[in-house]
Amino acid sequence: MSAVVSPPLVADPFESLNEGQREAVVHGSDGDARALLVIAGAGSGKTMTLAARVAHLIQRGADPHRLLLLTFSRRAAGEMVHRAGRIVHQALRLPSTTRPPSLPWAGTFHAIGARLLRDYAEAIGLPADFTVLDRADAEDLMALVRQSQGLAATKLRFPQKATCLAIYSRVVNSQGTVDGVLREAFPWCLGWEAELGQLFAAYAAAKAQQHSLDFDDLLLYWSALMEAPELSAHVAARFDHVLVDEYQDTNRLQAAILRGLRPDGRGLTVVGDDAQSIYAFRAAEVRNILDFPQQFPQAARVVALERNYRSTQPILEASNAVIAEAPERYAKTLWCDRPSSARPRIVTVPDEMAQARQVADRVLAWREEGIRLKQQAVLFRTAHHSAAVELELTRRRIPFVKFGGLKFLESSHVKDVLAVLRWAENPRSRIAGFRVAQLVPGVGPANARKLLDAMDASATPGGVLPEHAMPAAAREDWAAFAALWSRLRETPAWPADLDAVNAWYLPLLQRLHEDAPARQADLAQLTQIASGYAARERFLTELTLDPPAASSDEAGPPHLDEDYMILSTIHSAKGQEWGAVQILNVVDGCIPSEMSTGDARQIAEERRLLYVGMTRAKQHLELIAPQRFFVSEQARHGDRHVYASLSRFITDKAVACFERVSAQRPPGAEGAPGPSAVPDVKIDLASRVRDRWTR
DNA sequence: CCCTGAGAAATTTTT
DNA sequence: TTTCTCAGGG
Repeated sequence: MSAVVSPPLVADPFESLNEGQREAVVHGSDGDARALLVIAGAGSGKTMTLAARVAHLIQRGADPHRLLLLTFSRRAAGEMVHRAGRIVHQALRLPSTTRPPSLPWAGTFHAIGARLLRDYAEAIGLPADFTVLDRADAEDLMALVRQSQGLAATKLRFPQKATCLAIYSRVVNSQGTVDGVLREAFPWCLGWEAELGQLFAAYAAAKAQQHSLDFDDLLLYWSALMEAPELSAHVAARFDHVLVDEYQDTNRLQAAILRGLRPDGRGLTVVGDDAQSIYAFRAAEVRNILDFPQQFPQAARVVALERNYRSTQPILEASNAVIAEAPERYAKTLWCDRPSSARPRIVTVPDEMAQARQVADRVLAWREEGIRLKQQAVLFRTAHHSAAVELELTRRRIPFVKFGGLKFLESSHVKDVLAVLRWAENPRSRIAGFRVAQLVPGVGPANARKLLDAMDASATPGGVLPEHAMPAAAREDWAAFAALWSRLRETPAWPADLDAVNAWYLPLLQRLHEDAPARQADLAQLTQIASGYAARERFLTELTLDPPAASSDEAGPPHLDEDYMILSTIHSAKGQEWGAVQILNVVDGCIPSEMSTGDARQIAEERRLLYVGMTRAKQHLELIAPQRFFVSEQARHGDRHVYASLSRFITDKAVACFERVSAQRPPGAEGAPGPSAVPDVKIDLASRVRDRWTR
């Protein structure tokens, strides 16, 4: 360092580390070559520790371009890069005008996999120009194959395309068999093993024929790459250090990839918390983290971070009481020194409407106390459980942003418009073509298929389309589409292309959907997003692996500087924290979900899910338990509801950690008439209903 | 043969 | 809300 470098204005960024964190950060600098496993409890400064380790490695001379940083979600990747950058900046005492070194190899397993596969495509027999199918595309392709295999016309209903893809995905990711996966996770599809096997074979063939890979393939081919000795060494040699976040959520494929990258464990760091493993449905293997230390010739070093910096003592005690019942785990007990007299609360309300009012009341009360909306969150098990709350918040003009649930890009109208662009970009894409052709009135599956076959057979498919003879009923509309097509093919202009597509699509949208105006607004937003990309081709490729999920990324909501609260599935809330948290529907049948009460492992995962939700809270935590809640997803349709009891995870021991409140008559409802003369009978409905879940 | 529209059914969580 | 099948009319 030369003399012009200004003296450090900030304290040593590593100074604030506690003992365990420091151990994790500096591991290896004394020549210790073992792999490192950091068991990081909720709120123990996990991300910060990983970021500090990255900074420490760089400070000690590691080349940032040779650091591989794998995370589970895109959000985690961004967060990691950002924080590591800040610490590097401090540690290297760079002047504020200098950018921290970039970390080109930081990203999700899938995104990194896609990049590596591009480099090695030819060597492993993949087409170099492969495209990546997002889930919606993969489902569409699955539907096509399902149809062509004659599986649509079975006597008994064959599983839906989404279910088929889910089964397929799980078979791939767990490296298991169709039979085993059905037994374990899709029992209601048992009996279709042979047909599914045949379907999956055809699906794989279709992908190959179209030069496309789905999300699972990115892992599958990457792991295959790591099994070829000549190539795996070459890939491994590109990196000096491999660091993995959220290791408890990795599956067998990902574990295999890591073994290939660091066979002896040298230079490998994984961080995770077995108590927060909540992705078994994606074939995540808790065994990965439980068995990690033993898989190397020299057992890995294990460091546990048990000090929680996030929550108050009473919240932590309640969370510990819930997770204490979990059967197999790394023994650790989180502790903290943030005493508080306020225990978390369990609030009993009559039904979901009351729950919604309760949530809104609570939010406003907390805001009165000075907790900004941005420091508040409402968490729930499944995306549609927040519907009533959303309505109530809207009614009371409380701004919120929802995470999880249906993605912007998955709505059919957005898919339609994108498919037009994709098809124009790549006329050989059958998935896009099959969807788009049928948008034209008078064109159905059969004619669409004929057209695509004709295009496939031609050397210049783009030229075939306008000439193709369509049935008389469709001729006029087809000509209009052909004009758009030629314009997109011959004189591409970005983002004007999108406007042209929208103009063509608008009448169809209005014909197809009652709620056209709302959907039109989405398309306007898509146009907005599109203007941020330089060209059509870039827009389309980057959208797949890095989608601006309108409602879930910061890019979505229009008023960024305004204060708004967060609504999120518990899954999407992982890694986040808020000052005040409310969790909806903490009742049996919801947490645990009625779908997951099959075996002990599923129950255990649901317990961890509740634990993850609870440990998001810093100062305030409320669990809400409606006594009555709807089982049907379309609540408005009817009154099919059950009387529910408090979640089985709130055991007697755990209950003692809470304050119990019931909000029978919410403040907003004064004046509402109570029930007049309730019949004077005594029926033990409660136990009758409870038996439904406890079996 | 092929398209469209009506009506029934649907198993959660995500890269 | 979306997906899937089936019946009726081109």
